[in-house]
Amino acid sequence: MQPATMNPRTRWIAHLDMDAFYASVELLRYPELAGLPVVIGGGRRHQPVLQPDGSRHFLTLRDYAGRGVATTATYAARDFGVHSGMGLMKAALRAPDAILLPTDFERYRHYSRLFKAAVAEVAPLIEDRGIDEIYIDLTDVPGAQDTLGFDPTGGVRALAQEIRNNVRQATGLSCSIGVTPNKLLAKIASELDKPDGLTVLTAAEIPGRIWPLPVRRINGIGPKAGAKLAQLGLATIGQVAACDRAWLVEHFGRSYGRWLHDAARGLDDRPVATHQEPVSMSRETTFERNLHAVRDRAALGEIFTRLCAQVAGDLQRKGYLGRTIGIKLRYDDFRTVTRDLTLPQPTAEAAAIRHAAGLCLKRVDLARPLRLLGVRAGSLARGDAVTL
DNA sequence: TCTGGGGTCCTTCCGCCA
DNA sequence: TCTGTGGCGGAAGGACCC
Repeated sequence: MQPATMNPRTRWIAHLDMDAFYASVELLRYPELAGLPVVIGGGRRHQPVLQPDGSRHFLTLRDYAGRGVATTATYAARDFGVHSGMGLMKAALRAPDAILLPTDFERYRHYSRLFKAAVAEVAPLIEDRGIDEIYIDLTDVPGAQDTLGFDPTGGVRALAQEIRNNVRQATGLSCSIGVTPNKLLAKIASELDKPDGLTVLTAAEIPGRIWPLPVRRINGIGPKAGAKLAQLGLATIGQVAACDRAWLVEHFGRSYGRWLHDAARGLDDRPVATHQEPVSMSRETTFERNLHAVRDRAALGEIFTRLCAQVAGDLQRKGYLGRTIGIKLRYDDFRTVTRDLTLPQPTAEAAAIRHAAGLCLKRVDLARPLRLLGVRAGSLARGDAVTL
């Protein structure tokens, strides 16, 4: 605790989001595609083909047939209405001439490590939020609380700018950063000036900058909650903030209602978590064509065994044992069902996982055609912490 | 021509047990 | 012994996120 005479320090949390990350990494490798509509996604086929004259031939969305979705699109492709998550066949209707590149996660993970290391040189308190974004606690980084001229946020702004410079120097890539008193606001702020932007927001600026935004900008309000809020006549974050807490609880339940009320008013005290233990590990695959349990028994059996082996491999590589083994399947009508089973002893053995998953499989309807099969291990424990 | 893959967290229901 | 209550683990599904 600080003496009462000292100014309490302001909590400064940054959210850093790499701009169109996968697409930007691909542009580093294929600079001739700069400015063009490019979509990343689909399987491992559609690799660029090196021509006899040394140039590369890229496939376009027009050439694609399959069940893949767009993982990322360049800003030029987004102008055609192509978004991540969109089916590639649908994307092809909107932008048939857009270049299609396969995903290369090895490469993205490499650049992910590079940018995170570059950030850590300036500020070590980092929370991983996946391959292309992080939260950073800047509160106690030297300089963060400094006033520059008449700007009380000048110090933290300079720090964020230094982080951006470091990231660009280390990777050649741009990012967008939001700096605010908490994670919830930082996440919203990082999108306010994207791409290649920096936004610093104080609590006093919430009504002016946050409240006019649509409710869906809040991380945690998805399609369902957004539609329900719209139905109740609530379109902006400010309108939710003005709602009676009890009324929100009435409509959304105790937990979510309270969270909505706090979130809309910009309240969030979650810490920046520098380490998180995994809860589950899973592998799943969507088949190129629907498979039938009887007609395609052999093919399904092979895929099933492979998924179990992959989960076992993941567990072993990362040093975990799973006690709850589960399966997931998706029918041709996109209905998804799961079954799981908790074992007396945790395991990372492919055969044990395969056996337990097989028992789960016996408990589902296998009459309908299947489009997806998955295997999961949950209730994880560290392998070295468990006596075998 | 529908809609990937890898996750987390929450809710609900159920059986078991104190 | 009967009934209620509450905690807890397990199971299933759903919302949401990157």
